[in-house]
Amino acid sequence: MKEDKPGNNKEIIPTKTEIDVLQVLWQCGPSTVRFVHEKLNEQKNVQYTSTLKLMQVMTEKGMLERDETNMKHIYKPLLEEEKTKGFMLERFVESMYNGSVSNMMLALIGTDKTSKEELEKVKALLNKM
Amino acid sequence: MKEDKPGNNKEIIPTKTEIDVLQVLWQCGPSTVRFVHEKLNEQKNVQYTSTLKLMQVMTEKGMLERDETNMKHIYKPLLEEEKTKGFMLERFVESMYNGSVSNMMLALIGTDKTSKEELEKVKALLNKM
DNA sequence: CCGAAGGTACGATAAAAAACGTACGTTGTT
DNA sequence: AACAACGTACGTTTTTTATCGTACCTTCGG
Repeated sequence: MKEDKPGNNKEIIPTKTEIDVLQVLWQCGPSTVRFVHEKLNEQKNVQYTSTLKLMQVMTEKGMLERDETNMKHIYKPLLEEEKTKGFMLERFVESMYNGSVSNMMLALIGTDKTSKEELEKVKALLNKM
Repeated sequence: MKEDKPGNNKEIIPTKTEIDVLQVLWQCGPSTVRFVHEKLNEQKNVQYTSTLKLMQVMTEKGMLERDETNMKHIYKPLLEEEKTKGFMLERFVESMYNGSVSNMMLALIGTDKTSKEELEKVKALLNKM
């Protein structure tokens, strides 16, 4: 039987808080629970053990892997950032905008939450394709 | 004290399945459970009573309102499509792309899941602003 | 050596989400 | 009248998520 290979993220759908953890690991590289926890607590406010447990569960789920050689375990993501985000995005567009990226953009343009600068950037991106 | 006014969707965050229900109602207008259920079952596969219960709970949460004058209750969404989707999108971009729409577009361009046509459409949209 | 600081393990809990089954009411057709 | 088809009510169960608290190691300064 096949083992789960790293990056072989078949149907793993991270929850909101799991994404938050992954974001830290993707951005900062393999880290300790303490580190991730402090990063997260810049925004929210939870106990250390909550973050610890969360990351342990994520490890069980195969989202993370940990190096236990030292006392301070080092966690690293097994899910690839690109793939995972791409997958989540796809799901999101599918569920919310009937799978149409242009529909989504339309919504984005309609709302005043999106800055002109951002839209300009996107335009520039697209024009140089 | 103030009542919840329709469209006053302060902090209501629909779950995935709830969004699915809302989509049907937004697209097809006020409907019966039966109708929504059948629409949904084109994709997934759940019992009628599950859909019923889901919609009843959504009603309790204030997402839906129902007209009980007839035996076949008619449900209609209390959340506005634009607002709700805008809100969800914002959250998504925030959590996944650090709040940057252009970052998201970059991802969208990178993946081959997005068709050329779609990207062209978006480009067109942006150029005529 | 001792205690404090800082780690991990893990059971527990609470709340939310997802999905049913059973009971029972209504209606239209024989 | 009776039955089938179709509806709703609602308690219940199963999973997942989200959070903790407590117990128990490890390391280092004094």
